[in-house]
Amino acid sequence: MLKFLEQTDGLSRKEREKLFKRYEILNSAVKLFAKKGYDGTKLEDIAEAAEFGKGTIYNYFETKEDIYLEIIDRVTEDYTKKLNEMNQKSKTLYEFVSLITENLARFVLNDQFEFLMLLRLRTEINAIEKVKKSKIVQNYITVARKVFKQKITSAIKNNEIKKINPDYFVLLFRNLLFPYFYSILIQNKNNVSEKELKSAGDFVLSTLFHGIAK
Amino acid sequence: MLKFLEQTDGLSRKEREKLFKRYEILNSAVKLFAKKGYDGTKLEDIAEAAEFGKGTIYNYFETKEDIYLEIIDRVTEDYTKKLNEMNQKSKTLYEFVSLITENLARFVLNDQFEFLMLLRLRTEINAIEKVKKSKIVQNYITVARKVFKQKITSAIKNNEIKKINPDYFVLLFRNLLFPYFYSILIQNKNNVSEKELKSAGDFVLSTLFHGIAK
Amino acid sequence: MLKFLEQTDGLSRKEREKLFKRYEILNSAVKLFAKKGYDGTKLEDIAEAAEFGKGTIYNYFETKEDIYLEIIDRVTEDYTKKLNEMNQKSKTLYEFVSLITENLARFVLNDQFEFLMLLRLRTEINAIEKVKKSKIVQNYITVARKVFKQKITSAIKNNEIKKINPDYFVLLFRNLLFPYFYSILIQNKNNVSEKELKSAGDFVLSTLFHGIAK
Amino acid sequence: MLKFLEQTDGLSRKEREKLFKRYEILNSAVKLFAKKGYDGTKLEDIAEAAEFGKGTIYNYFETKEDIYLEIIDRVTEDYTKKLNEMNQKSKTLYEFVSLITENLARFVLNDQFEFLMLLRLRTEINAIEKVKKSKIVQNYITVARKVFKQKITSAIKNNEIKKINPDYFVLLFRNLLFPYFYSILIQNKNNVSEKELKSAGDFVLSTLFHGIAK
DNA sequence: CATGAATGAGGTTTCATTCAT
DNA sequence: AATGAATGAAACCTCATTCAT
Repeated sequence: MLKFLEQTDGLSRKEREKLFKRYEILNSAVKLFAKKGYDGTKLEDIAEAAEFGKGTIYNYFETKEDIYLEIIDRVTEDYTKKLNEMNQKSKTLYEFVSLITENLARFVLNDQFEFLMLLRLRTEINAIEKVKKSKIVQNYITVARKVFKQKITSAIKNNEIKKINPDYFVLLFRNLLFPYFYSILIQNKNNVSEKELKSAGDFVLSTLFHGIAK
Repeated sequence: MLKFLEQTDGLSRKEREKLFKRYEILNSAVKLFAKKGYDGTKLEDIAEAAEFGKGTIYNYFETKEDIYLEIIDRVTEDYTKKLNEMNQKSKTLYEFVSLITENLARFVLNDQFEFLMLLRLRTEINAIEKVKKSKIVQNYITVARKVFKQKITSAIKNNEIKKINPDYFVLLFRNLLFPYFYSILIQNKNNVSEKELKSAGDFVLSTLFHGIAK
Repeated sequence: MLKFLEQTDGLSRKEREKLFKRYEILNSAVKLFAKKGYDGTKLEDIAEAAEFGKGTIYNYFETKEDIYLEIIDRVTEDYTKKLNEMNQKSKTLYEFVSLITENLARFVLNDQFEFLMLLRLRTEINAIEKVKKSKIVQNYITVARKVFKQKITSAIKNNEIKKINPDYFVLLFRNLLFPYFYSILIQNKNNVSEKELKSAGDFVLSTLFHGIAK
Repeated sequence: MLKFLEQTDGLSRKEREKLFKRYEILNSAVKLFAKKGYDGTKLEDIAEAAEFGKGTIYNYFETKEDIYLEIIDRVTEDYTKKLNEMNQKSKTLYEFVSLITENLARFVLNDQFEFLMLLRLRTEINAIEKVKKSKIVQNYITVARKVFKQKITSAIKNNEIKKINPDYFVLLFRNLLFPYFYSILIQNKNNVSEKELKSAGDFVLSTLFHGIAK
């Protein structure tokens, strides 16, 4: 489920109610967008899933595109925050990527649809104008790159890892973990066990640091 | 560009011309599909790109879906063939994945759009009925999995690599190389140098076999 | 006008309204189909005639073909019912065909377009797949044939008429009355008087039973 | 087959050839129009049936509508001529309608498609502008009415038949014979025997003059 | 605020007609 | 003269969005 980020203190009941319903709609929409993509999802489907009439949706969002945008924004904002936290919490690069891996595993278990949205981001970002221009999305990309670069640079300095091109590593890791977990999700027909994800995560980390060669 | 696979010996000039124009249309379409996806590409765009009228396209293909299908079929068929060849040519797992990496690099340089179609396959396969049912696509998936499993199993037996779960490795590699090269493509605004790709490929292979740890 | 056959008891206002509008559309459509045939009638014409937008029609019917089908179904179902009633009410063949003639005359006066649809049925039935397969249409054809055959057979037995081939008579009558009234309709530019139809009907019946010879 | 009416004396071989090919096209077209109607027949179908290319048809006719028009014109012109002949040859009304019946039977046997066109005339005449305006068609209608009226009027004078409204009789006969033979054609799947048609014709005539009452 | 009927722009597809070869 | 590839107007249908209730 999407996080209910809004500060609701000081709001009237009506206003809290309105926020709550927005949130209901977003959570119905994210499932459909994740499964069927932007074009494949009809506004009517979203309304039905949210148990509202078609017209009602327009009391909460101006366009279909805005719904999509808000989902992407929330997901990336959330993930940006997590990246920063994990950056703080970890000393070595290994600790850092371990945290990310664990976190992503939990993500897959609990927030499957948000996870899928992050994945889709890469292919659909160019199709939807407002998403491409979103400050939040752009910030996510910048932060992700920055944090990783930092961690890697210092890991090299500290002799934790070989001297590698930080940019290469960002790409490597970013493009590895997401699709990897996605495949696991698909292969298990959306029903992955925690244990399996743990094991998969360990494999990725082990390979990443020590390789597969004997 | 899509390969012009057809045997044209024994065909009349007219027939060769017809095949050639089909091929023109496919090559216009693949660029658009790769960039904008299936839904984002209008038939009129394809026609315009191919420098034909809208109606003319229907002299060569029955529906828009069929154009997409044929592209996917050609691309996967081509890649299936390559996978088999590389399987033959290589002894060790390392040789095998080296070949694949090299090949994919060449692919990115010369057949950018086919490469992108292969990437899209994973997300759009479920949206387009005929693609999902395509024998050629199904065969591609089967072969890819089989060939990899085989190579890994024997690499473990020959002490080339640690004892790892073959299924994990298939996922790892598959999800590593494609998105990795994709990111490089995007970051360089579709204008990658051969050298850069070579260097990126080496990094992936090196990491895969020996890890990044010092 | 098409009969408003639906039982509306127990329906909500909304539901009754929906049925009513379906019925409005059908009644606009039947006039156009009757005049211009299936292919000659554009969906936009139907919408305009019903004073709806193009898209609205699709809230009530799935395809243009379905509109046509429903009209044909209602018309034939209605006529099948009438045939059965008249069969019950009449003893002699003469009484039977009198009823039919009278009934058809009333039909021409009040339900001109339904009448025309019945006429068209014969030529357009093969052109429209769903019509050909309609259970209701098939039932109409079966019932019409059966009822007539029965009446004739017993009329022969009772010495009411000469010994004629029942099949011939069915054809004769069926193909006589409809086009005959149609011609009258056309000649009078859709504005026939009751008296004229009565007189025409009498002539047909008189000829049929007693011939024109002196 | 349509009659090859043209006077070809004094024409060059080229010109005769051109006429002959027009005629080939018309004969292919009439079969399709008769079976599938105007809208249901594609120009490409006509071309294929005539064993010409699509474009070639336009060397002989300006539009698809013109092909239809010419067929209707030839068929009605031919039938007008026959009506006049039979009018001449016959003395009594009975003789006249016997001739017509016989003639129509021969028509059904030999020129099935022309016969069907005459039938279609009634429903399609309003759909095709040029047909409605055709002098030849208008003449056919006028002549048919006139000849019948004449014959009936004198038959009444000569005490051959009861005193009936000539207009009614024209309708009666016209709408009797055509659809009747059509039904026979359909029921026998386009394969009627001469004997069967003779018998059907006798039945119609007998009914017309003496009725079915005992 | 909630609704879903109404709308029409925009997409795919068909087919009569044109035209270069 | 014969061809069929090319064309685009016009048809059907979908769906995001509006709006009266």
